Amino acid sequence: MFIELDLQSETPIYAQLVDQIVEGIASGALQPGDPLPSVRRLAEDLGINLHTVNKSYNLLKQEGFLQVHRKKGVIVQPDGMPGVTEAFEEKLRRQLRSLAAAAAVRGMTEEVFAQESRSVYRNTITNHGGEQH
Amino acid sequence: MFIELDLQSETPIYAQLVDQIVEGIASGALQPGDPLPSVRRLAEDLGINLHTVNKSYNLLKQEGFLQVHRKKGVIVQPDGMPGVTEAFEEKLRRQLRSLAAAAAVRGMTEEVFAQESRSVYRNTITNHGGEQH
DNA sequence: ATATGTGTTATACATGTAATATAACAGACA
DNA sequence: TGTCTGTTATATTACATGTATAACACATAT
Repeated sequence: MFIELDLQSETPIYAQLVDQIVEGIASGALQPGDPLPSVRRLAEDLGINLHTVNKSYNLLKQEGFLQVHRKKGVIVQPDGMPGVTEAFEEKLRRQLRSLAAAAAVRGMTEEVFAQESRSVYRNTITNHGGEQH
Repeated sequence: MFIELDLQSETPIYAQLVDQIVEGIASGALQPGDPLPSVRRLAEDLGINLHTVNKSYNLLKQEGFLQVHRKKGVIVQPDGMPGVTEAFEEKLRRQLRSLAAAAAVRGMTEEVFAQESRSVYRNTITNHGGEQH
């Protein structure tokens, strides 16, 4: 599994899990329809509790990134990912505003900030070695 | 005062305060050397507790955005803001990665994401009406 | 000197979140 | 019949958040 947790981090475990699964989908390491480990399996692999994994899966299900099949278990959304909703736009802008302000105060120019965003996006999409076809 | 808090928000009050003060500096509404209200005064104005304001001030002081003078009280850093440190770069990239991945999964292109970042930066810098010289 | 206003520190309390630990349930399946 | 699935319930521990009082040291103005 490509998931690595930092138990010392200030960001909650369940949030790290959510982030890394989304990044896995974005990078292509996780394809639509791909199965995910069961909550018990993944919890044991990562050395964390069943409920922590379940919380992450539920958040991703609620966002429309995952589906829960009684047969197939938990799989990556096969029927098309949710689009850029108004709610997402607002959340995106709110978080970007906080980052942009801190960057601007520290003297980072608009060009550098925009380029940094573009660069991070590209690195996220780019396969980070480890997916198999 | 230009600060507006959302007590229903999931983001802590002290974090909202930190964000809005940084945005105030970025926009120019708060200039280097400008005084900030005392912890007791601002707390009363906002209808929150003294310690919540103090926590925000301390975080900003620790980052180098504010100074505490025994005479002048709390003022906006007059001796040059901290630059783009390695620690800030890491934090910036880590947060951008999370946003970029979610945006990519939802179908937002690299161009749109970069443009969105640029746009938000510009709006942050632009004076939002309300500062006085 | 006295009173007032600074930031700062200490203590305590209430509330909510995060994470863990067991346990049980209903549905699918071999 | 077991076994594995997601799901739910309950309890506990630890920590973060926010509030409430109180006090301290320092500066300033009356």
